[in-house]
Amino acid sequence: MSLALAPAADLSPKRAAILSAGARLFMGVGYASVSMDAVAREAGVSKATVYAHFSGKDALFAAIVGDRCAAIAAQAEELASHAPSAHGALRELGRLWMRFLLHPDSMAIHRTVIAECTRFPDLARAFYEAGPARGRAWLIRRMMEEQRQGRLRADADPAVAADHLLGLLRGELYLRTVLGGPPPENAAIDAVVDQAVEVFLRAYGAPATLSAPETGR
Amino acid sequence: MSLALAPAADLSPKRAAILSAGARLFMGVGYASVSMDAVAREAGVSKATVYAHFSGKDALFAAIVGDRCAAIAAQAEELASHAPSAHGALRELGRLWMRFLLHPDSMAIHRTVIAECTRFPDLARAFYEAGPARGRAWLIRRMMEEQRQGRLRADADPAVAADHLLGLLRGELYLRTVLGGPPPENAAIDAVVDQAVEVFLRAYGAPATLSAPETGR
DNA sequence: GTCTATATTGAGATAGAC
DNA sequence: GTCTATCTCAATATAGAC
Repeated sequence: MSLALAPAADLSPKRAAILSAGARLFMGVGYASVSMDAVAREAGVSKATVYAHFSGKDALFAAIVGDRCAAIAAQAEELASHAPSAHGALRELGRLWMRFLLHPDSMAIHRTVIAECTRFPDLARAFYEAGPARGRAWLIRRMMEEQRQGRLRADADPAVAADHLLGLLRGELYLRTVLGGPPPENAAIDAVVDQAVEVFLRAYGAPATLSAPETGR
Repeated sequence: MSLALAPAADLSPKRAAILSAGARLFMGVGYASVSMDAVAREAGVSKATVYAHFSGKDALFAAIVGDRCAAIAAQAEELASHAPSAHGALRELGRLWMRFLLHPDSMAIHRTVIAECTRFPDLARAFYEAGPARGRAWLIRRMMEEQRQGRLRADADPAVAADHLLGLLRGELYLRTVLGGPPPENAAIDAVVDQAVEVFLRAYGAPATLSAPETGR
């Protein structure tokens, strides 16, 4: 499996080529800077062919982002299925997630959606639902499971705990990267994840190996 | 004091008008969608006047973002000077910071810089230095101070602690907002901040009221 | 569906008078 | 410095042949 977001290769090959070329260009330099000429050239087809498949630039962009959202959703599922169930393996999960999030492909679509979210609000919502919201929902279920097994404080709101874990994971690294910083090395990611998980467990781990929750206050 | 980022009103009034109009437009609909015609119209001057003050669209954009960065830096200083020194008032600090971060004006420049960070990498760096990096540096100093006073775990890296507090504060609310979600109500911000600070203190607060740090492990 | 060639609009930038 | 009027070029989108 590759972390790269593979576009759907079905349907007409020309259509797929257009989608793929458009994705490369849009994610690379943004929506407005890409001309339909460039898309056609990059896809190796004529401009008229592009317009035969997509009614205009907007529609092409929407189709591309939709395509990427589907790919992201698939990735999220895959990531979830790989997640180990052992408690200490929260680190493993965090590493997978952060590698995925900080991958240049993810960052590119992330930036593009943010850039166009005022002009294409529906797209931004679709992206949020397909990506972050899905991962978050999965993590919340996971937190509830951890709680049932007594490995997580019983008095914690699972949704809040999930948000906090994600916030700790993202931290400064995410902000620097989304603002155009260099793609972080895996080692840097791992270090950040380790610190984040350690702190998360300090705050959210069950107070003792016994399952009795803290009653003090 | 207003949370809005006021542009510099000095120098020639026309220049100020151009900067102000450009800021409104660029932050509103993005860099590429704004024409120099529109800037001139919005500013109430002729296009030639715009070109008399700025060598081109790029230079105008850079000047505007630079202006906003200065305003943000000033805001950061102001925010720091208002920060209470008492320990329990971390919440107050978090609220101020999050209100500032999630303010539509901040969000607008945030999105614009992210959108253009591949085309204007220097601008993105300047923004990061003027905004997030400055706040982060201030918070790190603050963490060291807290440590010296025994209110923060002695074994914590102040920089990591600062990043974690910021990550907890941003959480899901920031992500949703930067992706075009509705500007959060103050009450929602406050609730998120309270939870974040509570968790931060659970993980980073000194283990006891005594100043003796944990020696275990 | 696909191509070549073209229509049409609107962008950034400038010349020259005041 | 400021304006009006204009130049130039590239972009989106389409017409019509195959």
